[in-house]
Amino acid sequence: MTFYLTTAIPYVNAAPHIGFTLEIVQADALARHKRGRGEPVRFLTGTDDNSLKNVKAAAAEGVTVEELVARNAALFEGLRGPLDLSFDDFIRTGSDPRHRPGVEKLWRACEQSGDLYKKHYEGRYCVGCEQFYAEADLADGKCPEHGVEPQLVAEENWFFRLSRYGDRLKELIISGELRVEPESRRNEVLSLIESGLHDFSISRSRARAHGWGVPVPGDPDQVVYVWYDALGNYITALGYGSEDDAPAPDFDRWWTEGDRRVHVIGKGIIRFHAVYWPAMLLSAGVRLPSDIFVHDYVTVDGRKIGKSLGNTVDPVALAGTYGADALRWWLLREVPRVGDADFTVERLVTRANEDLANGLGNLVNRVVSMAWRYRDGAVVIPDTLVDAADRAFAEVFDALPAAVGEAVADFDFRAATGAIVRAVDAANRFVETNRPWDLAKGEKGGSLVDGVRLDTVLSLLVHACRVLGAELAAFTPGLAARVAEQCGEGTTVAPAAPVYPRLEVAESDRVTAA
RNA sequence: GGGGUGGUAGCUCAGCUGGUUAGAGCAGAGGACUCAUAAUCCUUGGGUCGCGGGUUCGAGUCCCGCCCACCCUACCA
Repeated sequence: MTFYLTTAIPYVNAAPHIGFTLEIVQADALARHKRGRGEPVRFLTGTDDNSLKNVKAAAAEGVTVEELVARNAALFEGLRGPLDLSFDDFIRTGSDPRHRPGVEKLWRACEQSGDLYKKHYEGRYCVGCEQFYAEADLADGKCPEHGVEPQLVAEENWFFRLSRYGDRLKELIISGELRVEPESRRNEVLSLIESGLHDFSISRSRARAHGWGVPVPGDPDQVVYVWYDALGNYITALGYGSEDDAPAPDFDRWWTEGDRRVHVIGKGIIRFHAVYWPAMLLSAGVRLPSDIFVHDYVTVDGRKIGKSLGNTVDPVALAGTYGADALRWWLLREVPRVGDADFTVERLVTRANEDLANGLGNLVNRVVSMAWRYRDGAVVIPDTLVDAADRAFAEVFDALPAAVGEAVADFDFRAATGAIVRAVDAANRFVETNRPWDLAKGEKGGSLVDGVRLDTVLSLLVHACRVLGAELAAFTPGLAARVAEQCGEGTTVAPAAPVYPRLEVAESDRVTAA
C-alpha cells in the first residue's frame, strides 16, 4: 500500500517555531512507521513562498522578497538534520520550477470545467493588514489593528464556483472516501459544508499582490490567490503539469494510482484542505486526497506562540540542547489528540527522563549488562516456553507491533508511544519478578535449573528490547538505532553502554520564578 | 452573532455506543531490591468528574441553561 504524506507548507515570513515542528514530526513519524513496515512511502514538505505575508515581512526588514524567502526557506529545510526528519522531497512554491506550470494547469482545468468566472468585488481593505475587513469588524470604521481607516477597494477578481460542490463533498466525507481525523474535525467540516458554501475569490490584482506570485493564465493583471497556488504544491511536487503534459510517473504512482494520500495540517487551515482543495480537484478532474489529519496547536508556557509575545521557541536550539529524540518524543507522547498542548522545557526534560532514560534506557542497560556479566554477551534462545508467565510476557511483545500499528493508523501518536512505554514497564517488572542475579547465584552454587532459567529470562528480555528498538524507530530514530545496535541480533549482544543518558534543564532555560 | 472543541486527582491526560466501590503516569508518603543511568519494583494518601437543572432503576458518559479557555466563521433580522 503506497503512502504519500504531506505537511502544510508554511509561509516563510519568519524562522520555524515549535508549532510547525509538531506537524512535521507527526508526518515524519508516519513516514518512518510505514517505511519500517515495508510500505512504499513518499514524504513531502516545503514552503509557501508566494504568500503576501512574505512580501510584508521583507518590506519590514528592508530586503527583497526573494532574499527573505530564500533565507527562511533554508531554515525550514534545515530542520531536517536537527530534528532527524526523513522527508523525501522539499518544494518551494516560489523558486521551484515544477510548481508554476502545475498551478497553471490546475487553473486551466478548473476553467475548462466552467468553474472560474470574473466578478466585481468591493471591500474595505487595510493595507497594513493586507486584508479585507467586514464593516462589523471595524472599530469606529477603522482597522482594529492599525487604527487606520481602510480604503475602499473595488476590483475585478476571479472566483471559483465552490457552491457547486457542497453536496459532493459532503457525500465524500460521509462515505469516508475523504477521511478527516479526528472525528470532531470531520463533524466540523460537515457542519461547515451544511451551512452553505460560497464561491471564493482566487485571484488578486497584480498591484495589490505587489507583483508577487503566479500570474493568472491569460490574465496577467491578476495573480493567483495564494491558497489556490499553495494547495497545488501537493500535486505539482509530483510533476502534475510539468513540461506541457510530459509523462509524470510520480504523479501517477503516488497520487492518481496511489493508495493513500495523506495531508497533515493544523486546525487553522481545515477549510482550505477539507473544502476548497477537494473542490478544486473535483473541478479539475484530479483525484482527491484520502486522509486529512488535523492537529491542534502547541502553546508555550501557557501562551499562544507569537513573535510579539517573545515566547517563540527555536526548535533547532532545543534539539541542539536536548537532542532530536527528546523533542520528538515530547511532541508525539504528550501532545493530546484533541486540544492544544502546552510546551515547557521542564516537561520535555521530565518526559524524556521518565520514559527514555529511566524506562527504556535503563532497561536496555541492565539487560545487556547482565547478558555480559553472566553470559559474556551470548544469548541462549530456548526452544519452547513452558512457563505461563514467560509466555504472557512474550505475548506482550508479540502484540506490540500490531498495537502500535493500529494507533498510528488512527493518527493517535499518544496511544502508540503509550503502548511502547507500557511494554517497557512490563519488561522492567519482568526483571524484578525473575531476579536474574539470584538465578546467577543459584547457578554458581550448582543449580542447573537456575542456569537454564537464567538463559530463558535473559533471552526473553533481549528479545523484548529488540522489539522495542524496532517499534521506537519511527518516533525516536537516534535512540532506536542505538538500542538496535546494542541489542544486536541472533545470539549475541553488543557491549553495554547507556543508550539514553538523563537530561538536565539547561542553565539558560531555567525560568526565574516570577 | 452563529458553529465547534475542551473544562476529570497538585501536574499531564485515559475514560467507545449510559451500569459494579471513577482510572494511568508524574509529583507526595512508606517500603523492597542491587542487574542497571541515585535507576527499578511494591504499597499508599489524594477527586462535589466546571456550575445548575432534567431524562433514567442508574450519568463523568444523554438533554437544557449558564460560566471559563481556545478555535473557526459571519453584513442578512
